[in-house]
Amino acid sequence: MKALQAAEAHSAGSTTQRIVESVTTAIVERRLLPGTKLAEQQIADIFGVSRTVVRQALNQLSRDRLITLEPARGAFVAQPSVEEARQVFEVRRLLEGAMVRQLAAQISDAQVAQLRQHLREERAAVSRIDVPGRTRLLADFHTVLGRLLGNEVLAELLADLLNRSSLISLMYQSSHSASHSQQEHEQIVEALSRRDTRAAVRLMEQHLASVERNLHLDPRTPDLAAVLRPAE
Amino acid sequence: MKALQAAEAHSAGSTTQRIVESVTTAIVERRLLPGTKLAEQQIADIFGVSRTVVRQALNQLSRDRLITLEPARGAFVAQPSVEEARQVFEVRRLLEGAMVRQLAAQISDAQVAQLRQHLREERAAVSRIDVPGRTRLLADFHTVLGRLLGNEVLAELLADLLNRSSLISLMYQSSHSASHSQQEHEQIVEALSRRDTRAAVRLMEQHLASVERNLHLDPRTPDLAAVLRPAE
DNA sequence: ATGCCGCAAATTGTATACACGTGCTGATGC
DNA sequence: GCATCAGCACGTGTATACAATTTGCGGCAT
Repeated sequence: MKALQAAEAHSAGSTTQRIVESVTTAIVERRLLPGTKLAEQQIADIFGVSRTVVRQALNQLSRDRLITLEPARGAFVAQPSVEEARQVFEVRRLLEGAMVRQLAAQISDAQVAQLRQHLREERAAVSRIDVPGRTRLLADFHTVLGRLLGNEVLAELLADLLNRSSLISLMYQSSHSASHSQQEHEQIVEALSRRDTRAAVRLMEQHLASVERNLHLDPRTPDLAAVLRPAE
Repeated sequence: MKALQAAEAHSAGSTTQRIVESVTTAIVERRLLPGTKLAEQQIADIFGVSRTVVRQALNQLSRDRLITLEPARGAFVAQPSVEEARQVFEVRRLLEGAMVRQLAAQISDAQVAQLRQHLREERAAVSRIDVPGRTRLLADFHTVLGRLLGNEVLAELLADLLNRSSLISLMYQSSHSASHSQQEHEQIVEALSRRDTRAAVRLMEQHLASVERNLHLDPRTPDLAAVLRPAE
């Protein structure tokens, strides 16, 4: 046991945290699909720990809304409802809109350069059709914006929302092209570099609205009540 | 949704959740001071459960930033740093500013009436010098605003920030008079009732800035308070 | 007398054992 | 043949037992 921990000592966090991160990335990278059952003993065996530790990790993931815990039934990769998806994107529009508004007023040239560097990486990933890489980079763009305000509380909040957004995007298979998103990122940075607050905020809100609009949020899973109508 | 209801029904009735709520209210009501150690066995005895359940509750509270878990040392009521306090208030300005901006554009007369009803309760609590009641109502004002957008994701996020703000307020003893806060609430609702977006946003941002400014965030205490743990 | 080392008590971290609830399966009856 | 219900297997929920770490106290040496 101790030897195993020592062997993986390069990872700074506790075992619990490692499990949380493993499951999180597995969900975001679509290796765990919504609805998949996460049996405690199974995960415990994989990581060579007891269920105690796994349960701690599952509780955290449940708090992050990446999984749902059904009493006496187990943990399942979350299946965010259409309503929840809309709400997450609404919060993102509010928060990231405000972020960009604040940022436009105080961004430094060095920070603009940092954003442009990120855009270069995005373009590279898009052009060489590196799907997992471009997905990550397109999400990281928003993370980078959050970090520019130097506000750790904000950054963590945003990270949670982005994780949930990833799950939503893969559940409601986005038809949004990566290059379109990438171009919108370019425009946002362009507006920021001009310190054009109005344009930056408008572009960010349009960008998020565009991402949401291209999800298939409409009627695929109709209301349960509609299905159970007394037509039997 | 079925899963959501099941999860909430479970958590609502579970002992774990009761412990979380008990500790949360105890902290917010200043019966547990920052730095106080929360021994697992002690809490377990009080609630008549095993440490297993208590640990789950403590983990959740840690995620809410109301307590900090020090490895192999235990759980302590959090002592948010000055930096964290500033960041929490900055996020609140961003989020609640955006909230009010959105709200001004879509608020209904019925919702305005609902806010005015809340203001009446605030005034009543202030006038009869009901300290715990007015504290709760002044915080609830922000909760009510969050709920008006009908966005559960937003409401939960905001609730977390408000809990953290409560802890911050009692740690950096606010000199802000309740009646002043209450009057600012009146002005915000007034602007909302006129659908005056500009004014509403400006007033909310000023209100939060005013609350923060009246905390004792500037000078000495942060390190000193951390070193001189009161209750030990 | 003082400072350092080491041991012991207490508390946390983890594993295991047991209790409870759920869902499946197979047998039984209509 | 199909529906129903009892029993069973599996997995979760909780408690308890054990290991590891911290901390304070006391003895010992300087």
